Amino acid sequence: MEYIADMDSVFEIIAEPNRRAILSLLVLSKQSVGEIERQLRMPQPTVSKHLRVLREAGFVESTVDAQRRLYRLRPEPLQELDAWLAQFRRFWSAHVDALERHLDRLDQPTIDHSRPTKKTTTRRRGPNRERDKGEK
Amino acid sequence: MEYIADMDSVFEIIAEPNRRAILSLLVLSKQSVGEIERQLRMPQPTVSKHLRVLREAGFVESTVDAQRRLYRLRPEPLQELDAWLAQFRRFWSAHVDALERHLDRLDQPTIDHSRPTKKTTTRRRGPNRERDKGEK
DNA sequence: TCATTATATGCCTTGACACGTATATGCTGT
DNA sequence: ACAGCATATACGTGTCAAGGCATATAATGA
Repeated sequence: MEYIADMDSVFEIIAEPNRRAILSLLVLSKQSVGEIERQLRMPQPTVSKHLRVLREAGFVESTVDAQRRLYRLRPEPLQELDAWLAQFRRFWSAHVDALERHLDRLDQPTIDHSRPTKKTTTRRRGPNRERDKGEK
Repeated sequence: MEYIADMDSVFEIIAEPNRRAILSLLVLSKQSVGEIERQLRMPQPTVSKHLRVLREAGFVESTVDAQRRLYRLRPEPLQELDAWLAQFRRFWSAHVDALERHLDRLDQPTIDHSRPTKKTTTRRRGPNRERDKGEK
């Protein structure tokens, strides 16, 4: 019966590293499935499945070239992502300004959030916060 | 022992709709957990958990205000996303140019990819491809 | 027609994550 | 010290997507 995947939002699509790799490859030029397979060193079914997801989400389209299918990028979904990102651009330019204006006026120190239980304090992912107010 | 989540890439973080909602809220101004909880109408543990993920990924930071924690946005991870997106901007401006130049010269028709099995041709997700070469 | 190449799909397993509910921890004012 | 509020964490559960492997389908050339 073949399952219907969810996978709507642009964001979920690009959450997958292999798919991002495919997109980054296709931005250079059209590629056939086999070419993608070889360049990214992933099994062919994996490539095909990801391409299907990308196609159904509008990220790519394909044309037939003899027995192969050539996949090419389509701009719309990425532009959509860009549009979402736009709301933050104002913010981070403002942020840079603020930094420049009063460079060392720290509003409040950043806090360690982990609640010390009896057990070891949970810490993950490498150097945490060590650059937090690192300026000055 | 408390599990260590993966959740590295910026992309996986923003794949979650509630997290995107939180980010979009925080871009306006700092908010406490309770304020987020009320505005987004999600249970408090949910908010706290997402905030933790966002914090550990560097999207937000928090400061203490009496018993509450005020969360504020941090620009870096979103800038990272923006940087990734940059590689495609060249592409889609080029694409727009091409469209403008020969607007109705369709290079190749877009193909239907589903392989007709005995079973019904697989079609998913609503209006498929109906806008594929929709221009002109 | 047949072998070969190219691509798509099916099935199964595994793991990750989001959520609900309950509870722990911590700060504040009395 | 205690009650109450604010936030964080633990645990159990269901869902869903990604990958491996096998196989189906299609086009090509001999």
